[in-house]
Amino acid sequence: MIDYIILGSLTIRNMSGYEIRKLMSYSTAFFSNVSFGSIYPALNKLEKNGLVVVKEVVDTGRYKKIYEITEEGRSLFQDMMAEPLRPFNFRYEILIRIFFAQNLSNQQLLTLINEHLTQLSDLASDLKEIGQSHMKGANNYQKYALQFGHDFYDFLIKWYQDLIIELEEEPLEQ
Amino acid sequence: MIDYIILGSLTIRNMSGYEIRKLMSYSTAFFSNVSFGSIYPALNKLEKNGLVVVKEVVDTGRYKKIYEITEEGRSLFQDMMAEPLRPFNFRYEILIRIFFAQNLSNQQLLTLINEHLTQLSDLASDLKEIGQSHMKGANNYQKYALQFGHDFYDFLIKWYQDLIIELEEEPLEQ
DNA sequence: TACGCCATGTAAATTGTTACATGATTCC
DNA sequence: GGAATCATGTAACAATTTACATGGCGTA
Repeated sequence: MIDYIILGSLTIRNMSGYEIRKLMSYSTAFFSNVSFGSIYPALNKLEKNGLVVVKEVVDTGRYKKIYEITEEGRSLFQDMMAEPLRPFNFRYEILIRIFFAQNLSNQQLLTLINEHLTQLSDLASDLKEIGQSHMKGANNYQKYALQFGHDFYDFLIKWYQDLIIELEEEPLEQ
Repeated sequence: MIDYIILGSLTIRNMSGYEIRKLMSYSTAFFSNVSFGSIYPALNKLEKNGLVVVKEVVDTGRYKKIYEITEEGRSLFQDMMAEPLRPFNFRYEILIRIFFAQNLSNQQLLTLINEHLTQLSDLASDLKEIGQSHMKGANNYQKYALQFGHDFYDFLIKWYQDLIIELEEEPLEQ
């Protein structure tokens, strides 16, 4: 997964590990994000395997390692991109809480759902902000991915709002 | 996460590790699933910590370890259930492929999306099957979680079907 | 001069999966 | 008798996060 993001980012332009992280947090964050602690070792591994090359530069006094994808890396990435998808699965904490909610009071469950709605609307507004400020040069595919994010958050927010209405209508169920 | 599922399952009824796995694959699988290799060690750890107790039985010739949640386990689980949610994030492979799809031919991308649609409709029919055969005694909360699954798969399937139409309408974009 | 951001990296811990190992029972 | 399922467990591996460590630049 991390190799995917790194090689993919480097097909856009040459970047440092730090910039890859920043690009991710401004674009793929809502469907894939990783920490520096995994980016730097992964870059070193990719370099060792000849999939990227590195140029050490000093930019306005700052030491940086700018990575470039090699032909071999590009070719491998294209093969990886066309490979069958791994099984779709999805770990979703709030649903576990809902599934076992007989162990909670109705009020506790509503608090959790509202907390999740806050998470979702924060993420949705982050994504909107990203669309307005960091996706100017984006291609159509990147726009589709961004659009998925918007639609996905809209779907989830509506779903939990409806659930709250249902829970409030029948507070004595169970 | 695994502790959540185990303790939660044991608030429903006493079960063996094998049965917990089976219950999961018949209920929470679409939002959380784990392998035997993590269930058994987790059960031993929970027992060591006094959150569950075990009774070794032989049931129709079969050796089983039936676990029961203790008062301490139940109390801890209730506290865990009411705790704030961890940040929502979500790793979604097909979206990474779409985001970097400039490295694919239009045909390759369509193949991937159709592959994902097949995954989704398989999962949706599994879930429907589960709803018909394994959720008879389910409480309302469990039904809400199941309903989320149906609605979620419907949303995703519709979204990718629309995307395919859009991609086929403008195959020369980029 | 202190804070925030830029920039790279390592080590430990976390949280699982996969593969292997073993053996019993049920159903065809 | 053989395959599928029941049933438990360990060891090796994988992928990642968190915390720590270091240091420079810009700016208020």
